[in-house]
Amino acid sequence: MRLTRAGEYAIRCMVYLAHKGKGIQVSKQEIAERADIPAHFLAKIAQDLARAGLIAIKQGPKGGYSMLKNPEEISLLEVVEVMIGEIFLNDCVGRPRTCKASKQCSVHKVWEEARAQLRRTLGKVNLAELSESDSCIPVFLVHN
Amino acid sequence: MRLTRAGEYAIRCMVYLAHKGKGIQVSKQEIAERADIPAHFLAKIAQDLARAGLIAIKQGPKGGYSMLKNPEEISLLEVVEVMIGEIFLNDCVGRPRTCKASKQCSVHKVWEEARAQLRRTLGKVNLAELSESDSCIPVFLVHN
DNA sequence: ATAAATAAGATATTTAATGTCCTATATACA
DNA sequence: TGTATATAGGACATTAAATATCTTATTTAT
Ligand code: SF4
Ligand code: SF4
Repeated sequence: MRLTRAGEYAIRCMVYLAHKGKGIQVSKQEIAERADIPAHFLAKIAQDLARAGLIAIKQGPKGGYSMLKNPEEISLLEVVEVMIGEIFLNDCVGRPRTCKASKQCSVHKVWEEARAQLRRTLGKVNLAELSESDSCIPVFLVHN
Repeated sequence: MRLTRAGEYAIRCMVYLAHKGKGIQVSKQEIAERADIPAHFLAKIAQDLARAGLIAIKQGPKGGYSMLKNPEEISLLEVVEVMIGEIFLNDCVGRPRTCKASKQCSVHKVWEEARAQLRRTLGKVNLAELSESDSCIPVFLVHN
C-alpha cells in the first residue's frame, strides 16, 4: 500500500467534518484552508468521498460538504480504502495470478498476514475517536 | 510503504541464495532465470544487497553471488528495508516536520502504531524459514 | 436573472519506478 | 601474458502514477 496525498487529504477532510458533526455543512474553502488542502485537489477528493457515500455535496451559494454518517460509524480504514483502493502490501496478495508461485510461497503468506493485521489496526479506529479529544485535532484546526 | 519490484526481486534473490546456503556461490544468470528476475535489473539489485553487506559478489568467469550470513540471521524486514528504505506508512511518521500537526495528531499515532506492528511482523521471519520447507520455495525454483 | 459555489473532465507537471545499454574492471584459464 | 567471461557502475530511456491546475458546465440562493 501507499498512502497518497489524496489519501492523507481525505482523512484530514473527514476528521474536520467529523469534528463538526454529522450533517453539519462546511464550505469547501473552509476545509481547504483549515486542513491545509489545495482547494482544487479537495474538489476531486470530495467527489470520491461523495461517490462512496461518506459525505453529501451541496452546490450553489451556501454550498459545501457534510458527513452523511455518524463519525463513530466510519473507520480510518474505510476512508483510506475509498481513496487508494483495497490495501495490499504486495501485488501478489491482491492479484495472485501475477506470480505463479503464490500458492506455495511462504513469503506470500507473510504479506497476507501483515496485510490483515494492518487492515485490522486501521479498521479499529473511527472518526469520532480521531476528532473528539483536543489532541486529535491537528493544530491548524484549533482556532475554532 | 510500497514494495517495489526491486524489493520483490531482492527477496526472491535472497530466498534463492538462502535455499542454497551461506557461502554457496550462484551465477547471476541462474538466479535471474530461476527466480524470474530481469537479468540487468538483478545486477543493480545485487549491488544494493552487496553494499548492505548481505551478499558477496565475485566478478570474472565463474563469478556470481553468495550469502554472507546464515539465513537465520537475515530477516525479511532487513531485505525489504535495504531496497526501499525504512518502512513508513505515512510520510509524517518518518519526517514529522512535513506536517505541523504531527505532535498533536491522533491519526499520526495510528500510523505510528501500524508501522511498528508491520515492522515487527516482517522482522519476525527470517530467510531460513522462508526457504527451508518445500512450500517456502516458489514453484519456479522446484527443479533443483 | 444573477452571482456564488461546486461538478466534471481535460490537461499539465512532477516524481518515481522500471528496465536497458554502454564502457570499465576483475578474474579464470589457455 | 593474453583472451574470453562475468559482473560493476553509471547513464539513459521508457513507463506509470501522483499531484496539481484549468476550463467549462451545472446547481441553487437570493
Ligand atoms: S514470489 Fe511469493 S511473495 Fe513474491 S510475488 Fe511471488 S507469491 Fe508473491
Ligand atoms: S494530519 Fe496527522 S496524519 Fe496527517 S500528515 Fe499531519 S500528522 Fe500526519
